[in-house]
Amino acid sequence: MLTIGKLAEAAGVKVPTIRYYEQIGLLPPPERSAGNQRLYGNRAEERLAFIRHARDLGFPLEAIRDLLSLSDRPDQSCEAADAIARAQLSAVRARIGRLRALEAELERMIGQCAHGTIADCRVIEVLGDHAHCAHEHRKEP
Amino acid sequence: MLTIGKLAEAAGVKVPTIRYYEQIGLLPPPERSAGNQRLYGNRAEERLAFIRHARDLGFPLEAIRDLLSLSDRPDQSCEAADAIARAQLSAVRARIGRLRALEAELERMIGQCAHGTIADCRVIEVLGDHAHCAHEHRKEP
DNA sequence: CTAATGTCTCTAGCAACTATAGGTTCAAGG
DNA sequence: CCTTGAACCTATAGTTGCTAGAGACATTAG
Repeated sequence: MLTIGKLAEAAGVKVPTIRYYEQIGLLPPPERSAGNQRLYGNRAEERLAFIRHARDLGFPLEAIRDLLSLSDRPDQSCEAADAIARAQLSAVRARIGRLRALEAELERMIGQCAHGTIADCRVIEVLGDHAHCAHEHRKEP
Repeated sequence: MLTIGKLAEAAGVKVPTIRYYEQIGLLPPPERSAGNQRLYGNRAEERLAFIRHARDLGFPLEAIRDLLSLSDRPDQSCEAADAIARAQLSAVRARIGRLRALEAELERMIGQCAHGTIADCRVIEVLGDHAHCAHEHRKEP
């Protein structure tokens, strides 16, 4: 049985994160010691590793919640899990696309700067007027 | 003179966003009508367009605050503005790099899925054990 | 046995807004 | 002139995914 600190260390997350996951129902309430401290077994350790890894891959907690409940029913089709992963992949690709547009615009802006005064600074000027931009670019949502 | 709604429409932001920018000091408190409603002139419109555009390019509000105060002193060197833009560019590039690692891992995971049951789903399995991964990948900070 | 460390709960804070509630003002139609 | 509906006002709370702090109790090493 692991205390919360050992579990946090083992999984590579911070202690309050574990309590937070419990609070939002991603981790079940664990046993407690005589002095009311949380004690975790292997199941919790695996579950937390799963969450951590999915977070590292950028899955939002809501998606992870769904993936976890899927992994609790091993004999069902994995189509739903697939769909979640594909949604995440396309979200990642969309963000890459937007960021590459930003990258291009920033490069252009910086490249045009003649390093003079603010009055003729391209950076400031381009920011002030979107018409100076080569491409459309929209904020990351 | 524009009401807040017209200004929001002109700049492509939501009304509460303008009030929020005023609250955090990015926009100066505007004039008010006899009935206490905000009235904006051209200066505010330009300033808001600047903010909006910089946000679209991913600059955090803190950086925008600095850029705005730079643009208020036109005869200074634009080196500081340049530095902010370059910092933003490298932040964008770093995020692209991390996202591409995620993309690769997600592709691999999804590609290996045989579309059977959860019990032998690669998606679930890979998420459960980072050792299945080809590359390091770390969460977006 | 004591001191240090770990853990408990609870609350507040971060970015950058967005949404809601309950009330006031404005512009247009009858 | 009056009414109606949209737009405005303030203030507060919610979003996501945690992180940090306060003040009190538990455990463990020496």
